Amino acid sequence: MAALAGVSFKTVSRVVNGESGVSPAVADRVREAADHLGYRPNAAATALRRSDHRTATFGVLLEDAGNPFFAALLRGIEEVARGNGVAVFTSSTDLDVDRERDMTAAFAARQVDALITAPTESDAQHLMRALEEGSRVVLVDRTIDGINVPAVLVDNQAGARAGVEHLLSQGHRRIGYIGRNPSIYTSRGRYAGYVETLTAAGIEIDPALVRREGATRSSAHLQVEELLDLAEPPTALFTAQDLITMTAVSALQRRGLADRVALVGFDDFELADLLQPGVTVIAQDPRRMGALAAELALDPEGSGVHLVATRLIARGSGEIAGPG
Amino acid sequence: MAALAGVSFKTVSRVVNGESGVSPAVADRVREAADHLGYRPNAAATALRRSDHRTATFGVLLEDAGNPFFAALLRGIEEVARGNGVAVFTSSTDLDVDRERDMTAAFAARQVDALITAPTESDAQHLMRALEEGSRVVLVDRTIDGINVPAVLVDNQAGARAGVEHLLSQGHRRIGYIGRNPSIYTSRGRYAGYVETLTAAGIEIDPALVRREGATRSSAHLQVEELLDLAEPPTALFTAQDLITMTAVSALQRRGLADRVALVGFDDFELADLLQPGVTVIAQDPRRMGALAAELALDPEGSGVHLVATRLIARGSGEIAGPG
DNA sequence: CGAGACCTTGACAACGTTGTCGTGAAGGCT
DNA sequence: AGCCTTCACGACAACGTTGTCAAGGTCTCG
Repeated sequence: MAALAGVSFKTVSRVVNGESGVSPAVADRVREAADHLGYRPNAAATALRRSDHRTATFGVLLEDAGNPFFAALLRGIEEVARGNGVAVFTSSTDLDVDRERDMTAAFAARQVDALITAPTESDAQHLMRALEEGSRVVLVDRTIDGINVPAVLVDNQAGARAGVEHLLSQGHRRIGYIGRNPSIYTSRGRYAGYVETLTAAGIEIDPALVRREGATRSSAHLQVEELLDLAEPPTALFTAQDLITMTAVSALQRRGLADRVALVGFDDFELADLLQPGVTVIAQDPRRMGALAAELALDPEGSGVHLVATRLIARGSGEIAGPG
Repeated sequence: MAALAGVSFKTVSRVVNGESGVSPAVADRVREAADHLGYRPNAAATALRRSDHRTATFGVLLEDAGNPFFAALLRGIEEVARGNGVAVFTSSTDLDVDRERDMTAAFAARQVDALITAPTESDAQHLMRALEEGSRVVLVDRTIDGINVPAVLVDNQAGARAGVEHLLSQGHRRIGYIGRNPSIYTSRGRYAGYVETLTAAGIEIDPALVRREGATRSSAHLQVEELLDLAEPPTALFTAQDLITMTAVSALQRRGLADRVALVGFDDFELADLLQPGVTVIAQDPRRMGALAAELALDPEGSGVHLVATRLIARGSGEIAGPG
């Protein structure tokens, strides 16, 4: 390569990196030779040698790239990354803390410039390690106490409040809650919104109407059934995540109750408008969240907690009137 | 690190890589020191130096990580990769050939061991380059003529045949086809299955019933509307991709025709069973396809075209009787 | 007990690039 | 003309590992 252009490989390096101090004539000759041979600098060597240790690589660690929410989030990250010449490592954790640690380590060993993650638990140990090793860390969707890194979050409590208030305004008093395990950050905020709203309306929380272990689809299904089987079943449901909402729709339909029991779900999802009735949701904007997270990852000055707004989309299921 | 254990860094390398020729006592001391310091070998240095040039990294280039089909495919790849200590780069092409070339180049520069891709077009130039530079290449979902690499495909023609035959058996003769651009590999096979089946049944292809440019959602919507607006509209639709199927459901519902016009779609999708009527589909198994592709990528001997079976899932929309 | 084989360990080069410094040529100033 | 500055470029070290080889120690066996 250097030989073809008749220059030293250092000069090639200068041209490729757009450094000054190369005469235009030589630069052209180098570029021509590079095109001719299809020369591309070896990323490993570059990463090893550069004093800033930049690899133009991000690691993205989400719960499940198959879930539409995280898939959209990933696309948002991808887009910004690509626009800045950054390649993106991805992995799904499925809420498995060991896997999360392993992949954080795997990404850190590959010297990612930034790790963008929706952490499973409140254990920040492995993230601290990544920070120490020189990666930036950006949290998305979930945060952790006691770690000072930029984060892109949603006001889960406000979102849930809007959803539950919507149900209250339709005359519902017995509103069931089905959410995921409180160990999940978003889960806590959403439940807090539910509690806050009912309490403010003077309604006591009925523990029989609350299910907070809907981690898997089958268990969520079971929990919806349990609520519907109560002697005094809820007249409305608030479901705290997309998959749970879908499961609830399925259970309600199977019982022929889809038109009778109101439903508001956190997270928008494909086809929510085509179901009968359409499903009223608290929509997030995961793509934007991802893009924002990537921008924070790119910017060495990036910091602070960035909140992305939620939006209630009424489609029918949430507008089923209550007994009141 | 080496100093702490009181050995040379070469011995550390030996222990970390599990090479023989280290006394157990020394190995223990090294491991202890490594644990203590949280030592992790620098991936860039390793990649640079190793004679086999392995980086334990794959590049995955799909059309759209946000589409449930590709999202599931990616998860299948991720899973196998993680099980083998391989990290995965991802990027979506959105059918943009330039972007595909750029990302192929970006992955190749990072010395990925394998590139797993659903190629946009029949141009194999950039893949040949990747091969020359020592990456394995595995095609998934789509293939390209004149390039001898392992591939994981579906028999699109057979799948479409099964779908159209299903509609024929319900008494339909005027079956509309809405698919994507013929430049897409899967699109060609599916259309061929449609043509083959109708021809075999002695039905002439009516060009008015065929739409093959449903690339975006809005254009797909328009095309469904056009078909329904015909003087002699089809009594059944065969839609050749998940997003098109969803769009068709939407259009049919809006016209109140969901119970009157039969529908079979290629690709299964979430909630297909909860729509009214449930949507009959030709289901693929994208997760398995991804896993298989990753295994082929891992195995230096891996080769050949691997077909993954499709399966017709009857849910109602495909069982609406025709006029016959 | 000595020779040879084997085992453990370290010294050193090399991977392909970037950072630092030196060198020679060209240009500017007095 | 002589000196100083600036510019274009190359030589060389260095990044953190792995591969090769050599050195020294221990063991085996006649």
